Order: sequence, then C-alpha cells, then structure tokens
Amino acid sequence: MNKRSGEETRRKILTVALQIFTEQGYDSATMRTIAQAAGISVGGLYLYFRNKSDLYLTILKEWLDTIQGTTLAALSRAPNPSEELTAYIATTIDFTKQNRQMLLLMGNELGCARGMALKRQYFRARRELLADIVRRGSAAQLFRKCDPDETARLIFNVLRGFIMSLLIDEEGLFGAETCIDLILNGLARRNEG
Amino acid sequence: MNKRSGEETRRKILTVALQIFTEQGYDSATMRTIAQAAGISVGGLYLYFRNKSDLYLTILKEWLDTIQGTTLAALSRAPNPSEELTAYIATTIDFTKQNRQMLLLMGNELGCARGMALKRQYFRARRELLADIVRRGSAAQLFRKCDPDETARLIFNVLRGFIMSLLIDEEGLFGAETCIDLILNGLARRNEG
Amino acid sequence: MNKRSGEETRRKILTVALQIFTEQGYDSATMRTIAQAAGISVGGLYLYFRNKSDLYLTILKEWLDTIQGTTLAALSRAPNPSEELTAYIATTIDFTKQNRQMLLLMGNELGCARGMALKRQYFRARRELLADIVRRGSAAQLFRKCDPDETARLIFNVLRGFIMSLLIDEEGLFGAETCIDLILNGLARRNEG
Amino acid sequence: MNKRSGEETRRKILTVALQIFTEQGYDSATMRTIAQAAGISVGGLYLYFRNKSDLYLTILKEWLDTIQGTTLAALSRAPNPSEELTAYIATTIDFTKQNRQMLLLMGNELGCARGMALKRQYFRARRELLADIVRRGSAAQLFRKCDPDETARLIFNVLRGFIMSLLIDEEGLFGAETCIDLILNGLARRNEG
DNA sequence: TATGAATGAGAATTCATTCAT
DNA sequence: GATGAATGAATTCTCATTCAT
Repeated sequence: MNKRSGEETRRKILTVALQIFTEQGYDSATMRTIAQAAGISVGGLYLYFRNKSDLYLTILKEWLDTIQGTTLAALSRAPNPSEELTAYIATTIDFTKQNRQMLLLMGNELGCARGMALKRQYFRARRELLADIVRRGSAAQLFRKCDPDETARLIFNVLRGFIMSLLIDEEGLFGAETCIDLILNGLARRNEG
Repeated sequence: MNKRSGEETRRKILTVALQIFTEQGYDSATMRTIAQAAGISVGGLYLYFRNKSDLYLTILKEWLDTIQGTTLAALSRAPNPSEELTAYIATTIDFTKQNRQMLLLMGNELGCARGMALKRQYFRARRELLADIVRRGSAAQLFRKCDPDETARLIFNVLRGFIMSLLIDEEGLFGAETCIDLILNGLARRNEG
Repeated sequence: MNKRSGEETRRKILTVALQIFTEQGYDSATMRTIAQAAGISVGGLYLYFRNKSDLYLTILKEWLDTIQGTTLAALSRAPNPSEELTAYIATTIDFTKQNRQMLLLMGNELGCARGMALKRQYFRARRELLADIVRRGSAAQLFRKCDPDETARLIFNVLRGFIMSLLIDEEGLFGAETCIDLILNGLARRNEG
Repeated sequence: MNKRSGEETRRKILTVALQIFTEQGYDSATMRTIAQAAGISVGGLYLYFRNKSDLYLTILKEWLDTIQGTTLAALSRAPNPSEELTAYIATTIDFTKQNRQMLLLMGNELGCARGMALKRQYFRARRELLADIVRRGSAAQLFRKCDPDETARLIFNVLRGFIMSLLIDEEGLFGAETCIDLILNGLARRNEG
C-alpha cells in the first residue's frame, strides 16, 4: 500500500525483471518472483504489463533501441570506414561491458517466440550496418579484397564470440583493442622484413 | 523384454529427448512429450532416468565426452602446434556441423543448474587444451609473440562466434578454412612488397 | 461537481452497464470495463454502487418496475377481460421489441443469486396478474371453460417462448397478432360449416 | 489414489459436471468444484478433458445427439403428420421431464462461445424437422392453411416456453396433452352449435 | 519391466474491492 | 467527489513425479 508514482513502479519492475530474466531465463523466471523483488503484489505487475511476454519484450525493445542509437551516433562521428569499423567494435564491446545483464538476456536462446523474432531482426540490422562499412572500406582499398557480406558475417560472429566470453567467463576480461587487433591483423606471425 | 530391449529403449529415449530438448529448451520440454515420442509410458521414463534433470545431464555428458575424445584423437595425430591448432579448429567446426542439435543444446544458456556447471567445466577444459597448443606454438616461434592464456581465450571465443553463426543463421554457412584463415591472417590488407 | 452531475454520472453508468451486462453476461462483465465505458475511474463506480451485484440489481429492479407499471396502465384502460388479455400480450411483446437488451438480461439464467430471486418474484407477479384476467374472463364466459391458474401458466409460457424467439432468432420476427391468434384459435383446422 | 478404470472416472466427471454447470452456469462453475465433486484432483480432470470448454461441450454434444436420436426414432413410428406432430411434442416434453438438468444447461444463454454455436445449430435442425411435419400435414389438409416455416417457428417457440416452465417453475407441472391441446385447439371458446 | 491414472504444487492471469491522495 | 495504484484471493491450466496394478 506504499503509493509510488506509476512510472517509478514501472521502472522498478523493469529493473528487477531484467535481473531475474537474466539470472533464470524466460521460462524459469516467475511473475511471483518478479513481483516480490519489485515489492508489489502479483496483480500489480499486470497493471503495468499485459503479461509476462509483454514485460520481457518491453525490456528487450528498450535496450535494442538504446544500443542501436548509440552505435549510429558513434559511426556518424567517424571520418572513414576504417575508423567506423573501429567505432563499431568499440561501441559494441563497451556497451557489453556496461550492460552485462542485458547482453545475457540477448544471449539466451529461446524465451518467448516474439522475443526471438525481435532479436533476429536486430542482429540482421546490425550485420547490414557492418556489411556497409566493409563494402565502403573495401572500395576505398583500406581492407583486403573480400566479399563484404561474408566478411561482415565473419566479423560479426567474431564479435559475438568476444561478447559471450565477456559475459560468461568470470575471469579477467580483455578489451576492445585486443579484439580489434586480432580482427585486423590475425594471429599468425608476419614474416615482415 | 530381454536385456537388449532395455538398452534399445534407453537409446531411443536419449535420441528423442535430445531432439525435444533442443527444439523446445529444457523448461518447455515435458516428460510426457518425450515419453510419447519414445513410444513408452510416462512411468517407463522413470525406469531409465531418475528424473528430468538426470535425463538431460546424461545426454549432455555423453556428448561432451564424445567431442572431447574426438578432439584429443585428432590432436594426437598432428605433428606440430600449428597443425594441432588447425586440427583443433577443424574438429570443432566439423563436429558442430554434424551435430547441430547437440550444439544448440550447449548454446542454450540455463537449463538445469547442474547442466550449466557441466558446460562451464567443459569449456574450461577445452580452453586449457587450446592454451597448451598456443603455448607450445609460441615457444616454437610458430606464432606471434603473445600471452598464451589470453590468446587461447581469444581464439576460443572467435570459434564460439563462428559456431553460433553456424547454428543460428539459416543463410549460407562458411567452412573451417575461412575461419582458420581469419584467425591466422586477420582482415587488414598486408602491405607485402 | 454539482448535484446534477452526480445524477448524470449515475445514469451514464446504468446505461453502459446494462449494455455490457447484456453483451457479456454477469460474470464476464468486469467493473473495469464498465468504468471505462462510463468514462470514470474504477473507484468512482463504488461511489455510486456498493458493489457489482448492487449495480446489477439496480438495473434489474428499475426495469422490472417499468414494465410492470406499463402493463398495469394498459390493463386499466381495457374494458373487459378479453381485451385485457390482448393488452397484456401486446404490451409484453411490444416492450420486448423495444428493449431487447433488457430482455436478454432477464433471459440470462443465473447472474448473481439475488438477481435470480428478483426475477422469480417478478415472474410470479406477472403470472398472477394473468391468472386474474383469465379467471374473470372465464367467469364472464368469454373463454373456454378452464382452470385459470393452469391456463395462466400456459399462456405465460407460450409468451415466454415467443419472447425468446424474438430475442434469439435473428430471422424475421412475427408480431403480437400472430401470437394472439395462435393462443386464441389454435393450429387445428376448424370444421366450421 | 483410488484406482478406477478410466471410463468410470470419465463418466463420474461428466455426471457431476452436468450437475454443477447446471446449478451454477458455465462461468461460475469452477474446475476445482467439479474435481472435488468427482472425487479427484484438479489435475486429474485434465487427463480426461483438454479444458473447461471441452468438458462442457462434451456434455452438450452427448445430450444433443441423444435427444435428436430419440426424436427421429419416435417420428419414424408415426403413421401420419398429425401423429408425427404429437410424437414430436410428446418426445420433447417427456425428454425434458426426465432430463431437467440437461435442459437447464441448454437454456442458459452464454456459456462458452462454441457452446452457443452448437445450440443454435441444434435448434435450427429441430425447427426444420418441425417445418417438414407441418408442411406435409398442411398438404394433407390435416392442419389449417398456413405458412409452414412460420408455423413451425410458432410451435417451436410455444414448446420452448413450455419447456422453460417445466424447468423453472417448481410448482405442479402440466403434461404433454395440455400442451398439444393448446397448440391444436387454442384458448378461445368455440362457437359450435 | 511396464503402464497410465492420479496427485499436488505451482504457473500465469483476472478481477472485485479498497484506500491514500 | 474522484482517482487509479495496489491487493489478494480465486481461476484455469501444466507437469514432474509417484504408485497400484
């Protein structure tokens, strides 16, 4: 019976729900748990979200919009494709580090069906953004000759792997530079000079 | 009714359960569905597996042992760290392609708690296997100078990204060579004479 | 804010509630739906009606009074039992046609318990009104010799059937005359002359 | 844990569910109440019926088939339309008397949507059966000249009223003969001789 | 071994009603 | 008078698990 403003309660719910969905996954997380964590009754949850899946999707969408917005802003400040690529990777990794939970939510396969659709759509958008950078970088002869689409997919998945490692491994994390270096230069020793 | 039949039934259960766990996730898969798909009664399931989580873990363990065994066998046939690395990557990717379902099972975060523990343990083992290769390859000056542990983690996660792309993206998949090439040579254009 | 506005709101609620109770039935109709349709808050509803059942009963009672009043007025204008019977039937059917929703509300068995009691009481009153007409018509030798109570019940239920058909069947409806004709003259061919 | 045969339990459920749906209506009847009355657990109910509406529809369909079958059998034994009409009415009323509860279930407007559709379909079939009788009786000059469809509807609704009275009024019920007499001969005194 | 009826705890969701503001 | 956030009990339905046969 603690009267909070509606918006306050809504944010509280979103915050704890993110945590719980992340920790337990979509199926195992229960509305009761979320309600308790948010300090309201079960019925109260339904005042703010039509149902469980609505709550989940709201969280997902909100974050998808944020990361996409941040990335686009960073890209617009980069002078050339090479720095765009760097910005793209750096933004992605930085964001990941600051939003571990959100990322875990993204990583969880399954969840509700519409959630999966949203994620796929989001991933496609990001991959196309990347392909565009590679295409322009290739045309400008900044990158090795390559099929832009395939290369975009490659980089995208390398990043995916990095992000998963940031999320899953509890041990020391590495930074964006290490990742960018590997992508640009590879592992093999160069027989220069 | 004879002993053979028992083992047969067990295998049948494991086969259909893998498929169902993969398609629906741990939580959504029900014992009833599995029983029906296996052509036995619900009670019958509990003759072979103590409970749902036992069934799940059995499947997981079995596959973890298989992939680890296959990898070790491949490594033992490689003459030097460089080819060991190639073998490691190739084995991993080939295995993935032939066992999409298993991999999806691995990819699903969560599931039952003990399953997560098993997966972590398995990932650690594989990463250490990799670190050992890099360490020896570095000592033999086959690779760029690097911190073996960090590099192992790097490669490991690049692979992780590749595997996820193999699993998730429905579009054209790339092969082990493409992956190995990126890891060894990177993306940047080399200014070789 | 002034007294008038209060009564206005009350009437608005009664109007929309009738519609909603009719369309959805007592159980399925929710206080929230009614509040929204009336353009007030949920809490506001409880300023005018103690609870859901009170709201329902108010509607029911109001209409029961109206129809009973209209019928009595019509009867008082009829010169003899025969025309009283005609007036009774005509009033009933006319009323039905002009108040389909109200009638549907009456037709819905169940609803809240006290509602059922009210309806029974109302039906009994109307049947007795009818029995009185038949009794006097019989005494005046206007009708066939018959047991007035049983005959009243007969006519009453024939009417009930007619009304249900008016309400339920979407196809062409028939008028009061057809009904009166059947009741008075029956279906069998008369062997006159 | 009282092991009954499946069919036994199923019938027990149908029996008590009929009673409860009848007494309380579709919405107010709860699966818990039905389970308790049937002496099984709530979950047990769902072993036999997919859901509440399935349980309801099963009861409805079963009875609809029975009454239609009984009526058709009676009609096939009648030598002419006049006796067919008598048989139709007698069967309907007898059935009603022996199955008050079932009829109440039919009378309840609302319930689940599909139930309403079933009822409408059933009513239409019965009205057409009746129209056919009237049509043939009219052609054979056994009945007054009339529009068969309209007359069928008339009789049908008179019957409907009778049945409602049989069901609702707790006081002395009248028999099929009284009803048949009214339908055939009407109420008005005949000015014979 | 094998069955499948039965359980019971718990899930999501709804809703009449209350009450601080 | 009026609001609408909050409650909590009830409802439908699911499912892992047990156990008499």
